[in-house]
Amino acid sequence: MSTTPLAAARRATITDVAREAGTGKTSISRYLNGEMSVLSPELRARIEAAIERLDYQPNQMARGLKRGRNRLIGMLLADLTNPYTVEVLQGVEAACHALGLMPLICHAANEVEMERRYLQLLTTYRVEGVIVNALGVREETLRPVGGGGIPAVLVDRSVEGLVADMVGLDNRAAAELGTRHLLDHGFDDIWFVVQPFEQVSSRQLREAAFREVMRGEGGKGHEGRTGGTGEGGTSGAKGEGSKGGARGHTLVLNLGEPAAVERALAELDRAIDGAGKASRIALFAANAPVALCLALHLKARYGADWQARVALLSIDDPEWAELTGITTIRQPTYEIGYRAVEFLHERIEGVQTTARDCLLPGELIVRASTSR
Amino acid sequence: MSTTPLAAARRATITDVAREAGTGKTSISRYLNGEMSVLSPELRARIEAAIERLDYQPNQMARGLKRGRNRLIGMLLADLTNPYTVEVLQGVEAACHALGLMPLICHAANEVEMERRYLQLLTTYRVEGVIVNALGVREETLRPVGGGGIPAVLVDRSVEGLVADMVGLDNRAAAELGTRHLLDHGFDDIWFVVQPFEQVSSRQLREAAFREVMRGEGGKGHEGRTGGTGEGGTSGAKGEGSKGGARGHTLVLNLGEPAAVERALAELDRAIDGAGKASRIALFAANAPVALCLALHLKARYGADWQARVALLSIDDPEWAELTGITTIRQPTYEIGYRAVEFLHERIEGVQTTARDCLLPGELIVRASTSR
DNA sequence: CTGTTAGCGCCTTCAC
DNA sequence: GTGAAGGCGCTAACAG
Repeated sequence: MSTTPLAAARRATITDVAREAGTGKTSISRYLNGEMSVLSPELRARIEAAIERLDYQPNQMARGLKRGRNRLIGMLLADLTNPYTVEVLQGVEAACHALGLMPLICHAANEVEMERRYLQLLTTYRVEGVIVNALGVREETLRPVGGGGIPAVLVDRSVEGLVADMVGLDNRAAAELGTRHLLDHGFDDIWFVVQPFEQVSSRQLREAAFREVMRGEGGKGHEGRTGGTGEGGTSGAKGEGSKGGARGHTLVLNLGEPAAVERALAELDRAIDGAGKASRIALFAANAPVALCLALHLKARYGADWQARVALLSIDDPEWAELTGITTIRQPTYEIGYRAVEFLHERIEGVQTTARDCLLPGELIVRASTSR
Repeated sequence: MSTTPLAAARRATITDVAREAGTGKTSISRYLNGEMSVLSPELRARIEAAIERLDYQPNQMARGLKRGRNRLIGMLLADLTNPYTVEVLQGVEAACHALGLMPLICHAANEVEMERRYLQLLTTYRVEGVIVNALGVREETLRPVGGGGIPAVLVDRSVEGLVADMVGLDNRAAAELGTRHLLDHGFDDIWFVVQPFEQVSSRQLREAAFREVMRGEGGKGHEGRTGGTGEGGTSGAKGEGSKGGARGHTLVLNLGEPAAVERALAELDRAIDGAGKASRIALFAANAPVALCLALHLKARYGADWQARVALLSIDDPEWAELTGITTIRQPTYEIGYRAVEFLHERIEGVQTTARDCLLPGELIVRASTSR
């Protein structure tokens, strides 16, 4: 089957076009850069024809090398497995397309070491900026980036002492919203379930806000940069709190470690089994992966009708939420991604501002699970 | 807040390093390319030090320009919304990482026109190859690519007359597996629900295989390149067939058009409502998006206990399948992505072969929905 | 072993 | 209006 036009036909270069059009490279370059006003209609026509004939397409890499900007931006993702990530990615994609940028996607699969390597790889490709949604974002890791290096914007995370924009959910408000909803609906035994949060600011904020509301301090303090509340972090740590008789617990679910998950879930089971008919238990999942883990476990343990036993509320609104009827707080994921790129773009274009935080509101979607 | 190390410190170049190390650019280049055997330990040490001191990182773009290969490959995706896509993407990511390639991800959001533009954009970045999972893959669209141009591998789709590798599910076998499973479990009224399939080979193959089994011709013919069965495609088209008393229907669900979906679902409802107590109805979703649409509708119409009314089987195994208990045929998505990159890599490295098709088997995961 | 010399494809002064 | 020359950061012959 040798239909193959043998010579992989080296793509035409600007020189080829110049020759074909009977002119110099300069004019071609001008044409490419839209400096039409400086070209005689006649020459312009010839160039147009030549380009057409040769199916010429300027080499972005070469242009980039010369101009010092290649329109590439890096996107570092911790976990493509999380629907949140994918949704954000869509916003990013759209914004890039609109702004003439091209994203280089890197998936670190929850490995901090890989994040580091990717970050440096991106650097190597001379991306003009990076959007980071990773776990291991430390000040030092990002130094080559956020600092004197290329501009960066953080998604759903902020890092102390780093000069970079950040955009994400208003975690404090979202967690308050959810907790209040549960309280208002008469739940008096609420478990906030979250992945290890020592390193991740957004998880810290959510957990802290939950605890505050439960403690009855639900003041609407504005979310500050980095929670810094970071509690020791015993696996399965359980902070107690109460508000008008309602009790609140924090349960850590380390999804990366099956054994730890097992233990945490066992603790939860005990609570559920032991709960008197008088108290209504609700689970508040800090994000979709946690919610899924909980739902699967509960279903396995209590059968298809598990929702009669416990209510489940989750931050994030995965596609199965509607199907299963759990209440959620939907993040404006698409917009988060879009805004992140816009921020980055501004910085790339040289707009100088101090680090900005863009906190977007979540939307409570009440479903059968908590309203019955 | 002017912590910013003012000069965005132009990154060091090979020239800088050469000067710093008191030598020529060539030696640096040699060092970078691992030609250690040709460098005196002494020089080598100096270079190492200089690189360290300047935090030098070679510019991939420049190398690419010179060598004619930049280790970039394009990945064109029709729909990031589909879990399948994301899973494949993970395999792709992993393989790229292993092979030293860097993927440029393009999301066409189900718009054929955008696919075309992205393809050409990728070309502009001089990617060394592309992996395509799109809708509008026509021979002509891909001409600049698959043909004399850069190598391409198709995912989950084959295009007639295009010289390109393809990797995906063994659709024929998968559809047969599913249909047989339903038949074996006593379902005698089976609806195969699929998105418009005139353009998409994989959907064609699945539908055709379903019909054949229903017709009793379930021969295990090997899947050929491109089904070409392409049936007219009336929206809501319904082909009848029967096998030992069991009836089979094909229902087209155009997810992009709410009105069409409405109509199709109404037809389905009629069938379900009208079904006598004697017949057992099963729905066979051609992929996860279709399955989700069906599940949501059924739940809305028949309540939480909808599964008592109809059985649902789906190709694809989305995260909510386990939770909801539907039977599925899981695709080896990760491997599909991984293999796709491997194929592409071989072609990039110049291995000449005729177009290969790599058909991977699906795995039937039986759950309550069809087994009770 | 090591350095010099040309470019890769394009853009950008700077003259004509 | 138009073109020639030089250089972006790096590699690949060629000499030494």
